[in-house]
Amino acid sequence: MREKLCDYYNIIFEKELIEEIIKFGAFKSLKKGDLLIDINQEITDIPLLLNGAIKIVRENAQGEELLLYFLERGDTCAISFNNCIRRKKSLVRGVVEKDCEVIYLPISKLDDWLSKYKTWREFVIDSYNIRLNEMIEAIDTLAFMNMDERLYKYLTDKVQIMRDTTLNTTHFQIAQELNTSRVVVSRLLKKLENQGRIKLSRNKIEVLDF
DNA sequence: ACATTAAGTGATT
DNA sequence: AATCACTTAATGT
Repeated sequence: MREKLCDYYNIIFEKELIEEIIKFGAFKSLKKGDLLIDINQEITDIPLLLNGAIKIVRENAQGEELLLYFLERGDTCAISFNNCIRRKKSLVRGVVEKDCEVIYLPISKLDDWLSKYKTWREFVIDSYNIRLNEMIEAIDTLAFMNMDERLYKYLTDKVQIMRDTTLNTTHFQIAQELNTSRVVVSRLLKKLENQGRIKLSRNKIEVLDF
């Protein structure tokens, strides 16, 4: 656990804080598809992401989804941070997109550390800022981009997150995350394939141009 | 061989 | 860009 934590966080956290995280944190491995947090669920823990990726999704009354953004190493959900301390319910759903290793931090410590460690304070503030920027980007995408642009952005973003140019997913799943219909996704993907930017097969999309 | 699920497509709104 | 209705293709049993 120490190695995995230091692998990335030793450059941003002071030594004493690292020690506390190791002492009070609970290490856990998560598999693709695991549900971290659901909408309206009370947030009980804050996971610190060591690797892998988590997708954050919003849902409407009909149960239709919309992908907001991904969390990666070095991220923690800043939204959940406040909710956690104030005992509020989650506004979003978090699902493991790529197998993860995380350290769960106890709520009681989060508060202590704020006053105790400068690096923790900075980390939390930065996290808020990063989340805000991601939200703005999500809004921009939604408001200013056409479906074909959104789809292409989705594909390239996912390639980045997965660190793999071959995506194992169905047109239907993509449609759900973009909150559109499968038929539309299939058509636009076909168009991208004809442009030579991707290659399609069943349950698989190869992104050639990214 | 058959059923099930994924993907492709024309026509219409 | 969404929806309908239908076809074709891939895959599991």
